[in-house]
Amino acid sequence: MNHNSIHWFRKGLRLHDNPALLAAMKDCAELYPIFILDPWFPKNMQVSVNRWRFLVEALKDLDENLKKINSRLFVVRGKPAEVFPVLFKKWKVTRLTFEVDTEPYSKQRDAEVEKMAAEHSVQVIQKVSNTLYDIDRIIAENNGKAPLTYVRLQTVLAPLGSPKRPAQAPTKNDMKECSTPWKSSYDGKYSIPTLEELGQDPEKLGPHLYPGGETEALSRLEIYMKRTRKHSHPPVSLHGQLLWREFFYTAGVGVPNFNKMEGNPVCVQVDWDNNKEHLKAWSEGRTGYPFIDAIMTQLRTEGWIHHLARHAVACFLTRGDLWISWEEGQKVFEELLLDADWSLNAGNWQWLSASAFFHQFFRVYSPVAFGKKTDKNGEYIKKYLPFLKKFPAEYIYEPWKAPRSLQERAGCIIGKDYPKPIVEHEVVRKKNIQRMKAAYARRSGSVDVGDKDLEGSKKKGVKRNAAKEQSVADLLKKAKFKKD
DNA sequence: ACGTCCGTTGTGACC
DNA sequence: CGGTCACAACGGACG
Repeated sequence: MNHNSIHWFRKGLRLHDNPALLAAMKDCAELYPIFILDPWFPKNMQVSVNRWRFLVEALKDLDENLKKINSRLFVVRGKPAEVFPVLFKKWKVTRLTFEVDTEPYSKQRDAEVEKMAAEHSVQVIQKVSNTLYDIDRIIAENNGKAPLTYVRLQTVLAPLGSPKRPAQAPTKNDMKECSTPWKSSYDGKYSIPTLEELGQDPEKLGPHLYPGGETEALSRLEIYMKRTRKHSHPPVSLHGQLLWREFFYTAGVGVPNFNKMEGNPVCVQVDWDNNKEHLKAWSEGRTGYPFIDAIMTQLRTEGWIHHLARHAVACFLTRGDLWISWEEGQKVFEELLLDADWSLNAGNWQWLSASAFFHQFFRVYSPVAFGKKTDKNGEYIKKYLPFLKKFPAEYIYEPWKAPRSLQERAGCIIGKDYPKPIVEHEVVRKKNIQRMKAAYARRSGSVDVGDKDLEGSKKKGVKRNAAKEQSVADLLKKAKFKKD
């Protein structure tokens, strides 16, 4: 029984730990590894040129690794629903394999393709490899709901045991009975795209610090594992980080409207402001707070920032200072982060804005004090905002406090060469805590704690009334049954 | 029902 | 400098 198989690469752009690829190669006469440039993505989100480069590099690496085992990658242009019927016929396909993808658009897309495959008598094999566990299984084990705390997730995972070990990468030997036919006419049609073809301007690229692709990723992992002598424990260890990833993936599947505030049953409904100037200043690194602006500059130019730096700017945009919706921050991160991920982005923005999972909204990151803890002299700020490099440590986090004569000597006048703070942190922080308190009170069903009640009413309202409990549970259940 | 404990990483004063 | 505590007080899990 010899199959003509398409393996459809989407997220897992790799040969190792790819059970769906191995399934495609079993009893296979012709193997067609494809990646689809789906116009849905650039139509529905901003994607920076740095991110495009990262993808193109990953595709190149994938193609090279496939060539080493006598295969190669076909990059197909078009909508999946339109390209598959053509490919099924053209290549006489009998089997289609791909990795399970749990994002809302992906699920809808894959369901459509699966139906189409059935119409063409093409067998479909899906394998879990983007997450450690089968996300639907985790939800089932937790009575149909996504665990809402990390401890709860650990409890649910305990009886499931360790995740499956990663599958070995296929070798030339696995391709012995199998070929990947390539015609000269395919050269332009299915080749790796250039940035120009993708409508991107290579002039706008940042420094090349994080090459994309499986080869680079594995070598970085190896270096990391060698370097790390002392291993910490979850939740802060690497292992813990993978469980957090699993946590947010589970929430992304189990919580309806997970990337939005409205219609999202775990998200506190907050009366965020709509201040376009402030949003723009934040996203372009012009808030007047050097620590925040340095982070946003690194993000925009290099495409990666430290986990805690993400915390600092996320808190600043939302509940800490600017009182702008986390959905706006989510869009900016989606555009700029090389490691942007739908579930993690939505989950962490809700966390940092104290909209879900994390609720101690009175703990606010200071745009001045937080960075100082680990970088007293502001070396990080000086690297990304070099025009501030002549400010002494005393003023580097708060340059507007420096005497005029010092600003002149440093060659940077605050308010002219670099902005004054767009908000006064100590003032807005207090006001925002009260606004959060009011938002939480409204959620708990209190009737008369409104925006104007910013003095901190002692009234607790009707705590966690039955109506609210019902509606959350109902929404979560509905999400579950819709699938069945 | 209700109380209690805990929660990946806050800040600033104080000793 | 490092540890401790008040600040003001949240939701989720569990007994």
